[in-house]
Amino acid sequence: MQRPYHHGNLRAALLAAAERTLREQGMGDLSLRELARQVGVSHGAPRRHFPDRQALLDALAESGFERLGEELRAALDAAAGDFEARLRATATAYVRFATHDAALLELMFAGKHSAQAGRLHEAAERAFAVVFELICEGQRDGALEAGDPERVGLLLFATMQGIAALRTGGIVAADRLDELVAEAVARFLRGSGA
Amino acid sequence: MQRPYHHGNLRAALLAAAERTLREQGMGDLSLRELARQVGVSHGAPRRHFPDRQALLDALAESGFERLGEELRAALDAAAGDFEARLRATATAYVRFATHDAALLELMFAGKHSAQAGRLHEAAERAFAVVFELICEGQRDGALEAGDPERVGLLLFATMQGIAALRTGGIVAADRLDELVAEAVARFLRGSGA
DNA sequence: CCACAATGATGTCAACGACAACATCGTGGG
DNA sequence: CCCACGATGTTGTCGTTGACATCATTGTGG
Repeated sequence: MQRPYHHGNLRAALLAAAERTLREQGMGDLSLRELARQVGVSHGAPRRHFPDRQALLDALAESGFERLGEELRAALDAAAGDFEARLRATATAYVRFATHDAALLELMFAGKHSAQAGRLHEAAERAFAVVFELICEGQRDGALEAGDPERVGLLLFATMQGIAALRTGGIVAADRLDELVAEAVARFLRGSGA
Repeated sequence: MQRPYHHGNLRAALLAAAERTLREQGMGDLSLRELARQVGVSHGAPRRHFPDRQALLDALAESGFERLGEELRAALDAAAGDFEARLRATATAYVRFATHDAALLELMFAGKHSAQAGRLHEAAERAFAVVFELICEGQRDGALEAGDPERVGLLLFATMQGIAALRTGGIVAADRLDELVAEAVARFLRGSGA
């Protein structure tokens, strides 16, 4: 039996294939035509769902933020212990995502997004809402100094992003990541005593 | 008068044009043929100096590390004041480089370098030697806890890299960078008292 | 002074993104 | 019931790119 003329849910299939290729081969080797081949459609078909390559990348970034949000929330929900332990669990989850899907993360923060900045920004805010709440909790408990939670979050976020970059750049081995995250979090709290 | 058949120093001209294009348009729009056009040479000429595109990118990364090293050293040499002030000046210079040449920096740490990893790694070590010495000085002075200087440097480096990423991703405005660096450095030292 | 290495020019090929024209499917109004 | 139309997929084409092969020019050392 021939494959039906209509794929069924080509859009989702393309996004899935793209995410896999992105993880295994990086962004340079991501080609619309190759994705079409993998999914078994003609080279012109993706155009119905993504007017151009950038649209595909934007969609990838958006779905990436959704998954990131889920993973952060799951990590925090599963964490037990004091504030530092909960913060460390969340930070570790972020770094795991950032290193496991490095190319995708780069896409998410690429800034090169065409006119869709609105959707993406909302998706990003949803993803980081968990962390934001966690920081507010820390400030109430006195583990973190009071002040603009966004400001504190920025520095913490920057540190985690940087630790992930250490791995991506091949500067540290994967098995040192958890240790680095733990030290960074501990140090951060030590420098933030209320 | 026609341009002479031989360009004279095509390699350097290509690197210069590439660095400019990289800064103004990003890595996606960096094409060997376009560079050849800008320099006034045929599309096949660059091949004599860079066997493929990746070779050009590797060379760019290497020269980038050299310039980064110079800028870090210059910033540190020009800095006056106590250890924190000197560290802040160096960190600020790094973030300035990382945000002014974001695409180039991404290239430098891309990890995708073909077999030339050796040369690049040496260039990177030379560039960061200044920071390494500065950290050792801090440990002698007691401003930083004793311990593996590389370990301390990694966390500091990660934080600066992350702050630069905040700017690159459009999360913070350029005029907040210095302030963020200053706070990060201060916080780092507060969490590292010997 | 000339043969040769270094450097640049020209031509070609396959892959890609963008686009247009055409084909197929399913669904809802008449 | 059916068929017109919109949604979706196909095929063909164009311009650009990176890689490669072959040829042209230049300067230099034996």
